[in-house]
Amino acid sequence: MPNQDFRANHKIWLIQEPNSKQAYHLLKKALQQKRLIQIIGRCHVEYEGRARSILTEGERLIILKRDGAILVHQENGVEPVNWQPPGASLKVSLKETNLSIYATRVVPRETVHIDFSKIAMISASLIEDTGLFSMHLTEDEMQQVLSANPGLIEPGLRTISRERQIAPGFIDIFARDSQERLVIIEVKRKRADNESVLQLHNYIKSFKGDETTQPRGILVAPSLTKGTHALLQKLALEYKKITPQQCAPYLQKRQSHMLTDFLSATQNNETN
Amino acid sequence: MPNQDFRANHKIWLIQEPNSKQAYHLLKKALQQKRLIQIIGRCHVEYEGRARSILTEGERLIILKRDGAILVHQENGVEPVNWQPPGASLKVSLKETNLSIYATRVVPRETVHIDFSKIAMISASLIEDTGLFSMHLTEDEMQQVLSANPGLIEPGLRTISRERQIAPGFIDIFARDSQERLVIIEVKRKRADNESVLQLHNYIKSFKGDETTQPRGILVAPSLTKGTHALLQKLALEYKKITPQQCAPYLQKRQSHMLTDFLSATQNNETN
DNA sequence: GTTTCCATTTCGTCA
DNA sequence: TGACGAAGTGGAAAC
Repeated sequence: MPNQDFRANHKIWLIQEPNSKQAYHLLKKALQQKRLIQIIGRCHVEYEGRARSILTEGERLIILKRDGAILVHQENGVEPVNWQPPGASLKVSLKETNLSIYATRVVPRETVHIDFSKIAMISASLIEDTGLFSMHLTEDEMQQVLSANPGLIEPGLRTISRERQIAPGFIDIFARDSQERLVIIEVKRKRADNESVLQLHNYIKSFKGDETTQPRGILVAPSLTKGTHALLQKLALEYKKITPQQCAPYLQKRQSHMLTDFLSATQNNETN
Repeated sequence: MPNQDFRANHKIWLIQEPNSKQAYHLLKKALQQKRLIQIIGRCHVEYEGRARSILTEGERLIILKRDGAILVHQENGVEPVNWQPPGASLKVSLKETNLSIYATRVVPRETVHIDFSKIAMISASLIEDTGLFSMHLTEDEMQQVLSANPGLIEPGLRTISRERQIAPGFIDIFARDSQERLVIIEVKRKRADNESVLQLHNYIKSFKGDETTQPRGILVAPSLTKGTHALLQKLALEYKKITPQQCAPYLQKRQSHMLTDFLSATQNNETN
């Protein structure tokens, strides 16, 4: 039976239609080796912790990762229906011929219990992943660019500091304009809403100590939601339209050539 | 070769170590049948859309769901490293002996491109899931309970309305106290922070029309973050500690018996 | 550990 | 379709 051959060095262990005992033993060994485990089977899932949920019986894909993360995926949607974050401790058991998995984490205390009535497939793989992941056009990158090139927001602007902690949170960019007036800048990488405006407003308000030198507030974002322009006006705040794509060319050339090529090859799609 | 037998009615199609052509053909047929597809293989992944990312070569688990959702999972973590939400349109192709998948969605325009150099396993399953999912102790449920039982917040309180739209947002619960004074209640199911307080404060302020009957503001939450109590005091707002678990017994008995049993069986764990 | 905030947030709901 | 807000949000960085 080749599909039950799970010698230690085999890359993939796999059993179709295993009975509970076979599945149990494969699972136990696979967890010891911290393999990536996939199970397709009928199961009932209960969660209790910050909230509670019940998923009645049906077939799903269950994934167990080497760091203890668990995912229960249904046939639709990008989000798991139930899960447990990395660090969960697993308890696998055979309950009256049923394979059962308890995944518990301590803070906050919560448990996912998966009870299988039938398993269609169980597999456990040793995967080798030394690849690198890099993400671009993030809000952090926008802030880097804009604090290094404040003239993009307004001529004559000079950066004082970035990510400055203030009363209720962090100011993205703290600057001074050509008239020596203080400027508080809130940067958003996507369409800004009323909440962003109120956040900026709160920062300005927390500077009310010396009323005479009330700082300006500038919201930097690629666009605004419906009523946001009105709210800005009402609160005497300003808006400067800047897209992440506009910032891309100013990114420090710390990336590899391949990455730089990729970015420049695609930065023409700015017509939004 | 039993593991290449993918007749239409077979529950699971599976090939280990397929060549690109075999994988391509299985994938094509599986997508037609909207099967749940799992691939373990070495791949390079690029994403471009709202942001951009590159994941250099390594082995991952790729999942294709029947609604077009795509997930690229690494061996750790609960979140996929790359993904595409439901509705993405797939283009599968053989590029110079490499299997390649483009997943594109239109709004916003974004694409995930997965390029495989080696596939360890590909499987496609017909899963049957008619189970029901129910979630409890949500914020919405807390609001239901508290607006139906305002006495839990304060004796003599009477609910006027729930989810009332006001200047910038919605008031969770609008009530009148035993002194006929208006009360605005903000409900949080988890630890409340300064932002929650400011939100409540803004609601109160937007009632400043008739200064004489300034409403009270009560923040309902299981706990408060560090400086939140001080901010409440400064803004003359009140706090009532209520946990989701305390609300559970008052939930309307719309649930099935099984669910009710589950809730009552576990509602003793309130000692937090 | 707690706090804070971003996220390709996703997902639901409602206008 | 856009806007708004909750989520068992997860994840990272700072303290």
